[in-house]
Amino acid sequence: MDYSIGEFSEVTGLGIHTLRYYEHESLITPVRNSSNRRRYSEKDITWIAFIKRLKATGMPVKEIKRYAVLRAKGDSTLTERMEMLIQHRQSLKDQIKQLQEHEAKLEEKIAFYQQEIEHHCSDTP
Amino acid sequence: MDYSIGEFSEVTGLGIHTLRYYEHESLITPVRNSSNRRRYSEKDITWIAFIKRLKATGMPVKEIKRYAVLRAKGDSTLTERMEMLIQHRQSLKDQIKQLQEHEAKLEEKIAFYQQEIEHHCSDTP
DNA sequence: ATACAATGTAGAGTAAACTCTACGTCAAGA
DNA sequence: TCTTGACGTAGAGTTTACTCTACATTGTAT
Repeated sequence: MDYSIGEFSEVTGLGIHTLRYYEHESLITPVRNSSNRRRYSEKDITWIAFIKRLKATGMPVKEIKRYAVLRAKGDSTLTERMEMLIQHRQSLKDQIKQLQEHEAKLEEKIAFYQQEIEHHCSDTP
Repeated sequence: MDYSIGEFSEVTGLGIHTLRYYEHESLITPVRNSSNRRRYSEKDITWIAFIKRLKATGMPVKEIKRYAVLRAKGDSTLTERMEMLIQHRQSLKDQIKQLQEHEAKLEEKIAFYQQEIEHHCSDTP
C-alpha cells in the first residue's frame, strides 16, 4: 500500500534525485521505515500531481514550499491555502491572456511572412 | 535617428548588461560608430519587441539566436524562418491548452476548498 | 585642460531547479 | 557468506539567463 523511492519515482515520473530534492525543500515528507528508508503513500501520488500542476503553471518551488508547509499544519490553514490558490488562479488567468495576445501577434507575423514569400517567388512565371 | 546603448536600454526596458549579453549571443548586432560605440536603430526597437515576445512565449535564447542568425542572412532564409514561427505557434497553442486545463483543475480544487471550509466552520451556530 | 559620466571588454557571480558523484548501509538471493 | 542492487547523506556540478565587477577609453561640460 506504499512505495519505496524507486517505485515512487516510477509512478510519478520524477527522478529519485528530484524527489530527495523536493523533500529537502519541504515539498513532501514521506515517512521512514525501521531502516530509515522513505515510504511514499497513495496520497503522496495525488500530492505530487498537484505539485506538478503548480510548477507547470509557473509557481516557484519556494512558494510551493510555503503551501506545502501550511498543508502539513492541517485544517487550521485551509483558508490561508485557499487564498494562495485564488491568487494563483488569477496569475494563471493573466498568463493565459498574455499568451493569447502573443499568439494573435504571431499569427499576424506569419501572415506577413506568407505575403513576403509569395512576392519573393513571383518572378518565376 | 539612432540610439546609444544607454538610450536603447531606456526605450526597450532591457538593462545595458542584458543588451550586451544579447549581442554576445548574436540576438542583435548593432553597428558601431567611429569610436566603437554601439548604435541601435529604429528597426532594432521592433526587433527587440519581437525577441521579447519569443522569450515571453518560452523560446530559449539558443533558438532565438538561430532565428536571429537566419534573419541576419537576409531574404533567402524567409521560408526557414517562417517554418520556425509555425512550429512555435503550435507550441504556443499547446501551452495555452495546457494552462487552460490547469486552470479548470485549479477551479475544481478551489471549489472543493470552499466546501471544506464551510463544513469546518459549521459548528458555530 | 580636466573632471566625470557613459561606454568598452573580459570574466566572475547569482538564482533557480535540478542532477550527479562519492561513499557508506542494509536486505535478500546464489 | 558473499555479493549485488537499492537506498541513505552530504555536497559538488550543470544549465539558463542574466547581472555585476574591474578596469581601460572616450565624449562632453566646465
